[in-house]
Amino acid sequence: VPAVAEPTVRRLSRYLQAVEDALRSGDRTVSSGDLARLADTTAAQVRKDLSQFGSFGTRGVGYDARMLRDQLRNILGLKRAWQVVIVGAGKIGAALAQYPGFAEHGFHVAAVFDCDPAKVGNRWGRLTVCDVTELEARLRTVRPDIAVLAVPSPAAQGILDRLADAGVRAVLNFASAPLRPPPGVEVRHVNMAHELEALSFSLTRQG
Amino acid sequence: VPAVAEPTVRRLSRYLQAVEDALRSGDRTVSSGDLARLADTTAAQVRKDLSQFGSFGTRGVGYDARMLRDQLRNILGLKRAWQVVIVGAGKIGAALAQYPGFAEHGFHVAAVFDCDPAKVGNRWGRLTVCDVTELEARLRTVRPDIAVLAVPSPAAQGILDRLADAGVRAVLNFASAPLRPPPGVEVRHVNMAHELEALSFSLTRQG
DNA sequence: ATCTGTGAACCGGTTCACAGCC
DNA sequence: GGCTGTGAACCGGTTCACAGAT
Repeated sequence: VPAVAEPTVRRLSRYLQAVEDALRSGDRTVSSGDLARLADTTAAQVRKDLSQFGSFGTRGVGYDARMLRDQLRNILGLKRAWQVVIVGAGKIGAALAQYPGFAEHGFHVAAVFDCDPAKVGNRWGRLTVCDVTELEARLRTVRPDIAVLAVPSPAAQGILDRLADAGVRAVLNFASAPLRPPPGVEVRHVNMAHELEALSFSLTRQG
Repeated sequence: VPAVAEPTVRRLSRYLQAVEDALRSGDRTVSSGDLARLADTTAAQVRKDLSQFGSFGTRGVGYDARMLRDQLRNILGLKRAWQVVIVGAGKIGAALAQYPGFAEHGFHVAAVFDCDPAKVGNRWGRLTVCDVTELEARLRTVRPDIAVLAVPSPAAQGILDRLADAGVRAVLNFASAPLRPPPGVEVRHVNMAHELEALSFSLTRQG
C-alpha cells in the first residue's frame, strides 16, 4: 500500500462521519455523490480516495453503507481501542477529558496529569489527576498510544520529549509553541490562534 | 492582489508566531532560513510566500524583525481588534472564553450565549451568559465579526443560519457536524475526532 | 560572502472522461 | 440507466536555481 496523502486521511475521516450519518438516517446504500455532498468534496474525489484501499462499491448501485463504515473504521485503525493520556489539567484539559467524542470513537482516556499541587488528587469522574512527576512511572503501566498536550507553551517541548522517551508515538498538541517532534513521533497541532488569524485574513480581504 | 492559497495563510500565521519568538529572544533581524526553521518549512517557501505581498527583506541581510512582524500583522488583518461572540457555554465554550490567546491576538470576546436556564445569568469574569433567544437582539448592538460555535452538533446548523442572518461572516466551528455555510460566510472547523483519527491512521500504518 | 526576490521546472493531488459492471 | 474504478490530463502549490542587491 503506497503512502497516503494527508488531505486524503482528513477526507476519510469525514467519509466515516458521513456514512454514519447516512446509517442513522436509515440509508442502506450510499453513492460517491452522496458522500461528496455530506463531506463537502466531489464524487470523483471520493472514488479516487476509496480506490486507494480497495474496491468497496458496486457499479450501478453504490456502496453498502454498513460495509463501507466497517472498511473505513478498519482503514483508519479504529477497530481497536486506543489508550490516551492527557497532560495538563487546566480548562482545556478538563474540557477534553470529558469530551464525549473520545469514547464514541474508541479513544479511552486512561490518565490525566498536572504539576499544580492544587489540582493533583482532584477527581474528574472516574479519573484522578496525577502529579506530572509520576508521568514515567504511570506510563509504564498505562502504556498509552496517544498523548494530548494541554500544557502552557513553555512546558510543551519538555513534556513532549518525556512522552517520546516513554514510548508515546502520537501526540495531539494544543499548545501554541512550535514543537520539534522527536524521531518517530507524529505530532498534530490544534491552534486556535492560527484559525482565528485565518478568519481575520479572509475578513480583511473580502470586506 | 491575487487570490492566496489556504496553506499560505496558515504559514503566514506561523511566520508571525516565529518572528514574535525571535523578537522576544532579542533578534533584530531574521532570515528566511530562520523563519523556515521556526515554522517548519523551507527558506524558499518563506520567501515565495512573503513575496506575494511585497519585498520586505534586504538582500544579504534578511528581514527586520519588528518591521516584518508589523507587515504580517497587517497582512493578516490584525491591526484592528475583532469582536467575537461565543455560542455555547458548555465545557468547551468555557475553556475558550477564558483562553488568553484571544486577547493576546486582538480578539475581544464580547458575549457568550447558551440555551440552558441553569447557565444563563452566570458570570464568567466580566461576561454574563446570555439566553440564546436574545441572540439577534444582542448582536444588533455587539455587531461581532466572528462567532465561535461551541454547541452540540444537532444545534449547530440552526445557530449558524441565525448568525449569518445577523450579519456574521466568519465562524469557528467546534461542533462535529458537517455544516452547510450560508453564502458569504466562511466557516473553519476544529474537529478533535478527525485529528485523533488521523493519529490512529498513522499509528496503524507504521506500527 | 550573504541573503532576498522570482521566473522556470517540477511534482503530486485533483479533475476528467470513459470503460466496466450491475 | 446508473454508478464505480481508474488511467490520463490538468493544475497549482512547491522547489530549484540564479540574478540582483548589500
